[in-house]
Amino acid sequence: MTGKAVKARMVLLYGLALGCLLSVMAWSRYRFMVIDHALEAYVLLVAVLFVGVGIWVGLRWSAPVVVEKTVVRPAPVVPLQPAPEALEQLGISSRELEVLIQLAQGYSNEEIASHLFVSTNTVKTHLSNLYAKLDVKRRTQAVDKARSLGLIR
Amino acid sequence: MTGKAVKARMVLLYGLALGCLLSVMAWSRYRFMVIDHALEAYVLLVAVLFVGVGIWVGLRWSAPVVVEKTVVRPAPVVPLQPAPEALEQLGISSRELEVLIQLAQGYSNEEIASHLFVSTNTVKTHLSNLYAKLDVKRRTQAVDKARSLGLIR
DNA sequence: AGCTAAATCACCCAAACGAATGAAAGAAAC
DNA sequence: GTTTCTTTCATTCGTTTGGGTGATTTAGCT
Repeated sequence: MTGKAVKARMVLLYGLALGCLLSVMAWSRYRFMVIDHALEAYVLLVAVLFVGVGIWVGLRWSAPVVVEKTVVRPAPVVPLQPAPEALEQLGISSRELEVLIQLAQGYSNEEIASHLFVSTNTVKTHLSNLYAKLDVKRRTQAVDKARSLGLIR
Repeated sequence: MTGKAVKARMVLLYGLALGCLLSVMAWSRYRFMVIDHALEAYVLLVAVLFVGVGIWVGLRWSAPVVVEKTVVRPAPVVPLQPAPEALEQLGISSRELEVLIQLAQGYSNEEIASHLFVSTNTVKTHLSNLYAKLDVKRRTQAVDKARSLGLIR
């Protein structure tokens, strides 16, 4: 890590220096290139525009991920209690819901198993089915999605 | 402490990016302007590059949350309220809160790491500290507790 | 100038978790 | 009475997570 950190900083400093250098070069070039202003301005405009596009894309791409897709967002603005057993029509069984509730409370598979008097294998099976029905891959995702769907809490 | 360190590195990274960018621009200017005006290609190149820069910037600025003073925009699309800074007197740092928020959205350590531009090791460290401060053992527990404490959402 | 806290990253190891199967018994549906 | 669904459990295998420990850097405080 020692060498690595140093190397990383060297690279960054080099990048900065290079940036400054090239800036100066680019600037000084203007002294000789009087004609190219149109091109420069054009490129600048495009650059600025696409920075905007990039930022937009970046923002869009970073945060959400959660509630879209199959789902449904019953109440767009006012989140009453729009998600009762109606939304269980994802085909979630009662037993699966029990597991889901325990899940949301932060219990481990083993704890859930003992609470429901089954084996951990069974819990894992229920969870797998739940993940498929909720279209998620991890327990934390499942909790988040179930909550946003109003399945729990 | 948070913002400064991050900001300093941001400057360096920006320097690097700028250096690369200007290099490519200079290089492309050479080829296209000497040979012939392949203006479209040039503009396309610039556009693509700046989209990349924009995405990078967008990603970078979508994450940061500052807790010490006032809160600053945790998530652009899905607004989780960083909430009662009063309860931050569990000693939860701003960076830890960022991780916590990502956690609650069901992201894996690796995803969180990439969103916050750190290594998974760092994420794990933050999580460990978080668990200790929240007095929990698992991520699902952490989410549940943080929610009940009003730290998130 | 020294101290402290925050943030970063690394390495190791063990436990928990998840995917992909297969299987079996009982209830409900047809 | 065969089909379908639910619930149950198992095994294997690979991935993820978490604990423990230590290190470095930077910023802020005294």
